[in-house]
Amino acid sequence: MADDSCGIARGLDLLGERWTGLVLRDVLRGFERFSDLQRELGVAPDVLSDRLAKLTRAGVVSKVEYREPGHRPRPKYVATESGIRLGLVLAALNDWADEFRPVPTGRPNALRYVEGPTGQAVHLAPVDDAGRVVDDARVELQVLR
Amino acid sequence: MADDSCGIARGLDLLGERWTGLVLRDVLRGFERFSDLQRELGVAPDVLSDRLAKLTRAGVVSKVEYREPGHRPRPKYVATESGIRLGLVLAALNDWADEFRPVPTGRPNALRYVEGPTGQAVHLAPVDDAGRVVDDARVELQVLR
DNA sequence: CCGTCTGAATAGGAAAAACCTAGTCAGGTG
DNA sequence: CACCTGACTAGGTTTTTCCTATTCAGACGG
Repeated sequence: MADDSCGIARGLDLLGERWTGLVLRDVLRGFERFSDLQRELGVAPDVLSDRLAKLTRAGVVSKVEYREPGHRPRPKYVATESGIRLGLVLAALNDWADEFRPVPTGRPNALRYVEGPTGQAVHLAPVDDAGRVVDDARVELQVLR
Repeated sequence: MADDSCGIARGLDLLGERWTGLVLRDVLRGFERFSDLQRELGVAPDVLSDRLAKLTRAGVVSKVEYREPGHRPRPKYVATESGIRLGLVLAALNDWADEFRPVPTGRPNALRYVEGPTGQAVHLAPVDDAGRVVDDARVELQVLR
């Protein structure tokens, strides 16, 4: 990892690498087996193997041995709490791309998050420390220097 | 780009590549000149050049020619509105890393966002469609299959 | 002018990562 | 016991990165 002291660097150590984010996205979408992920993404098997190992080591997904009747035991990869919450960041990235990098043929989409009890859709939005939602247009970067 | 139809893929086309996210982070932190970015990040100059070009083409930063007195004209790179909003996603990634990938020696940190008028700190947080903030623990992924 | 300095790159070759294809290996089925 | 499926691992090629040196433009000093 480049620089531990910055959380962005620690996050990008995972997402800022080819395939890793897409692998997580598809695990969250329910593609949990090696062959499904490989087919869905079109990634080389050695690379997929490496990425799943990295995500597993980071605690973002976990490797679960299981068996379906009539099949031998094999692993599947499921998102942990940490992975689910990182998926929310991916969803925010998705919202950003829809707004600032739209594509004409754009179709909806990837991950849907909901509030458990009510089933209401949920997105990441800017909120101040008192818990009030802030309009996008008022959010600015604080310049530090 | 791998697959246009998914916003996550469009976002990761930028962030899911070595250095690109870190370059944006540092531009947002106020490192705007080539040599400053190179020194700060320790990245090879040809790679930095490539990443700045990519971010510029994507409209996330823009290349501005300017001159300081006593210097010849040279470019600086400043974040656009799009880049500032993408930085908010980086800040969410930072929050995720602080929670799920902490580091013992961890020090605070990188990007600070505020509400323009009041100067109040702002973060991305889960919000439902009615604009109510949702507790993290209640957010779950909707399984689609 | 002319040599020197700064800063933004570009260039060339070595090293690392990704790609592609084929092969291994475990455990089920016919 | 031959054969099948599925999760990898292995070998060789292509693509990226990395590292270092070089170019190139425009001050600035003498």
